[in-house]
This record gives sequence, C-alpha cells and structure tokens, in this order.
Amino acid sequence: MQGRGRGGAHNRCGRRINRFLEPCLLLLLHGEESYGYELLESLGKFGFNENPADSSTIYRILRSLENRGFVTSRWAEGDSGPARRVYSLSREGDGYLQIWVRDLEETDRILHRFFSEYQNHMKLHHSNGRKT
Amino acid sequence: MQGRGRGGAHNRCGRRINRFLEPCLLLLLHGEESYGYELLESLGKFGFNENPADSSTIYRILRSLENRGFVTSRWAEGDSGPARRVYSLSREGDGYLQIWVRDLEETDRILHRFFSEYQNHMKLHHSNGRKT
DNA sequence: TCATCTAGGTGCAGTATGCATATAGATGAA
DNA sequence: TTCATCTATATGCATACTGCACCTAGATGA
Repeated sequence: MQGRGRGGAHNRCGRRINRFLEPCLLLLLHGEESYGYELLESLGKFGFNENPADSSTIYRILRSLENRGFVTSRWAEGDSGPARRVYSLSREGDGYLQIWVRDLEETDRILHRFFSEYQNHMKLHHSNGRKT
Repeated sequence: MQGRGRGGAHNRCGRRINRFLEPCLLLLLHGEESYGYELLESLGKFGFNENPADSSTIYRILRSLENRGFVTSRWAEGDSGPARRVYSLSREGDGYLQIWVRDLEETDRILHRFFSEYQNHMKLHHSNGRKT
C-alpha cells in the first residue's frame, strides 16, 4: 500500500500472512454485506475452525478497512438482538481484494520455493548418511 | 511453542508467514554452519531477491534462535574482514525446523482453501452479471 | 429479576520488523 | 598516513499486529 511514515510489519520480505483475515473478510463481503459477529462465524469456511479468530481482531480489521475506504458501514436493526454495524464492500475494496489475491499468490510461490529447497536439501543430506 | 505470558502475534489464526525468515535460516544452517552476513546473501535462493531481508532482522532472529537453544554460536576469524559469529544448528533446532515445515504445510492448505473460495465465489458472482 | 446470548468495542502487553544509525576490523587507493 | 569502502554485528526507535481480559448494552426467556 501507499505512504506509511516508517516502521511496522508491512511487507518487505515476511510476506504477510499476518493480516490474512483481511482478505478473508473482503471476500466474505464481496457481493454480500454482513456484520462483525456474523463474519466471525463465516470465517470457518476458510479452514481455521479449530483456531477461531478473536473477535477483537475482526472488529479492528473492519474499522481499519473502513478508515482506508475499502468498506462502508451503517447501523441496522436485525430480526433480534442488538443493532448491528453492517459493512459493504466499496469499489476500492474490490480492487484491494484483487491486490491481496495477487499478493497471496506470490506468497504461495515463495512457500513452494521453500518446500522445494527443503526437499532438495533433505534428499542430498540423506544420501550423506545422516539420520536427522 | 511453549508458555508465553500473554499477547503477541504467535499463531492462533493468522498463520505466521511473518517470521518466515526463521525457517529459511534454519534450513540454511541445516548441515552447514554459517554466519549472519553470509546467510543474508544466501536467502536469495528463497525468492525474495527483489525484496531482500533487512540485516537487523536476520541478526535478531539468529540471536532469538540461540536464546531458545535452536542454534549455537562461536566467534571465528574469516579469510578476510572482521570476525564472524558463526552459527550451528542444534538437535533441538533440527526438530524445530520440522515443526516449522509442518506449520507451513498447514499454511499452504489454508492458502489454497482461500484461493478455492475465491475462485468459486467469483465464478458464481460472474454469472450473476456483475462486472467487477 | 437475572442469567444468557448477541453485538460491538477498548486497554494492555508482548511480538515483529523496517529504517536509521553506531561500532569496528580489514583493505586498498591516493 | 589518511580516507573511503567493504565486511560484519548490533542497538534504538517507531509502528504494526494481535491474543486476552474486560467493558457496555440491547434482547430474550426462564
């Protein structure tokens, strides 16, 4: 992304899979608006059922996305329970999701480069007669 | 890993690809000792040539690995230049690398789950007649 | 009345990390 | 000798990320 002052864990190397919840939320909001509490449950489909996300993280990411103009929010009454802050993806958010997808594809390539290096090294190392 | 007090970006969800340099360094040290400055250059083979790691990060990860007993270090004179702190992988470090590999394989699965969800959603969404 | 569920949020502390900078030995050119 | 440069390690700072604890508050039903 654009101009930060300094510092922080953005993305030089270190290919952020931290902040991975962000693209998941963007995808969930793509084409269908939703709210924090519901999104929290919807995240299960991405595979971290056993390690569910912390609600505070979800709410903070949603507010951060709104501050950057990638989603908009409004208060809405539900069929039951307290009012909900309902989020919608903006055009900019749609573009940001595309950027995330390309970024994650690059992460995937780097990950596979690591696996390749690992397997190659272990094969050579094993033929050197070491039991690991 | 074992007992941290609280806080911190470890690995509930958020599957740390942050700290990704750590397994890369462990793999580089597997079977061949080396030192920070050399490791920094060797990291190129993992694919972040255009986005090289910051040396301070490398040195800090190495010290952290040593504090946790995954590597040991000694000072050594090289053929030229200042003395080097040479690191060797310990038995525990070898086990830690295995843990990292399994962890990254899980990251890979989650990443592909995301791609799958993305492609599936976009296919359905497209047939709904939206131009995105 | 009261426990519980739904819903959103803040404060704190610890971790992670890029950038700037410091230190210092080695090397070779001016 | 002096000085720039390369090699090598390290620290300080600011920012970002995030799990846990905790808070507020409406809705619901026993």
